[in-house]
Amino acid sequence: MNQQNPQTGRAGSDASSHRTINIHQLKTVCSSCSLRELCLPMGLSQEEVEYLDQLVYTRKRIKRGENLYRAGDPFGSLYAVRSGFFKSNLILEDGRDQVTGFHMPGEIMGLDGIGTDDHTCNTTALEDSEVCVIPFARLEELGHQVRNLQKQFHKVMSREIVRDQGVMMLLGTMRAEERLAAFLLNLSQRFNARGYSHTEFHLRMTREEIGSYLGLKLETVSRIFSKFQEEGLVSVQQKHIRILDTDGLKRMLGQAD
Amino acid sequence: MNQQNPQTGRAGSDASSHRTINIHQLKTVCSSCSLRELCLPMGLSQEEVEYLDQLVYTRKRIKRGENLYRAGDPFGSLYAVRSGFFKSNLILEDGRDQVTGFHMPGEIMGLDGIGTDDHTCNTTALEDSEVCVIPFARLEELGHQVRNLQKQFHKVMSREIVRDQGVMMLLGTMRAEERLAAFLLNLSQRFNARGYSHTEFHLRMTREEIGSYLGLKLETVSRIFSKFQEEGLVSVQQKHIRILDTDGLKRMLGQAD
DNA sequence: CGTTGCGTTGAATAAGGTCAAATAGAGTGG
DNA sequence: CCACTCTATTTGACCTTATTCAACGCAACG
Repeated sequence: MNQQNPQTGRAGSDASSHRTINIHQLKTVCSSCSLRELCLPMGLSQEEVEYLDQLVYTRKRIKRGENLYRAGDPFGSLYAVRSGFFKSNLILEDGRDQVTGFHMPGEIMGLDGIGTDDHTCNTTALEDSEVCVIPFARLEELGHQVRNLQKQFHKVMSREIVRDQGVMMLLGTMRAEERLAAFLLNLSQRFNARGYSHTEFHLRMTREEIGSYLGLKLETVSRIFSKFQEEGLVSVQQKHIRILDTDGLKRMLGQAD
Repeated sequence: MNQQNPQTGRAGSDASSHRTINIHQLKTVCSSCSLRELCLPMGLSQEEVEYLDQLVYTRKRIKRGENLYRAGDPFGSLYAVRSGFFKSNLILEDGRDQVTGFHMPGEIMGLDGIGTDDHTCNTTALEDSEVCVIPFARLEELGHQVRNLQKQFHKVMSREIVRDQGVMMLLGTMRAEERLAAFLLNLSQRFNARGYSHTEFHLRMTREEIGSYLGLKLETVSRIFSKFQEEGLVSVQQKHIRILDTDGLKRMLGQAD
């Protein structure tokens, strides 16, 4: 399909019209990617990462609102967020819908598809985004040659399991305020790890999507944002969030009840 | 106690001074294990499974109430349930506790530990049980030689992710009755896959553990069992469950609200 | 045969959900 | 640039669901 080089068959007419991406691609192989320490290559040696460069050569732009894949699509690749922001959600036969995760740069998407060779959730860009395509068969292949890559991949999957269990904990035991506090702290920490401010950021998702993820209704999310604001914990202006009292938010979590 | 063999002190057994278990072990290598099609070897060829036999040679008995591992324990092995029944749970600093899963024969436990080299949850036997110990370093090693084992292992991890996302869905969008109906149907289906009755079984866990898993209080679980019984969906006597109307339970799930 | 842990049931309460209305922004087309 | 539209958000009033608190029953066990 979308080869790494632009349709070589075409004459000059739209050679460039098609995208300058090639050049861009050269700059963004794993070995020189700024997300290297957050993404699949985490912990690999320079030499090992260079192997990865052969594997991850296709990138794909997804516009805001578009799906990267849908439940039921055949699984072929994993995707690393290169830039932008995604959500994943599940839809039940009866129409119920639950956001199962938000994904930011460096995070791997599509792990759900390995088990059945079909994706089991939908993944949608919440802003114009770009992903690195990791053909899974080739990842397994390469893992075979680069032992540390194999190990690293296992760790990525395991961490995803642990993350999901954390969400189960949140949904199973926490009250609405605690859930939202935990959510904000989690975002804060992840932005921080990517070199962004951990006290001030832009929410890419709607109140409804936050609510869906946290098992709450959008009105409840809105009310709690207002409450946190009254209490001086955060400042909220639509999607712009400023955390004023990180410790205060943390304290919300500590109290079993 | 119910050790299948007396302690190794027995004379003459020096060569196999190591335990009469050996005999037992021979009978229960993966290649001749009745759980073969449910467990890690699923889908592997006879020859491939025989490789696994070199790997999985230790088994371990865990008595009811004992932990297989605890959060924070160093991770070294995965465990396949050979017989019995387990639960996993997470405990937050503030004491909150959530059951994150129940495990029955053929299921793999310990995947949470790969990411950090420490277990992140506790896993406890709910009845006297036995597990097959799968040293993880050797599994990675062997996966390197037996490609299909590698693939199979990846599928196991991926399915665990999908399972967890199903639980997120349950906790995030379902009402109490739906949660319990889904829980019963899930158990039913898993018992069925193992050759047990799918309409009649024994719950190994308490109402509190069910509630913890489903994000409900034990009283709520109890009330809903009573309600289901009144409605003729199930017959409940303490931990003994008989499902009288599977379709009725399924119908509970279909209705978005 | 009392103790202990687990399960059931009832009544009161609180946390979130539902419904409805008002407001605020972002994007669009004139 | 402005009016208009559409969607997201906020807020209030009321309602439903599950929790809390408390009492009691049951079965297993020493």
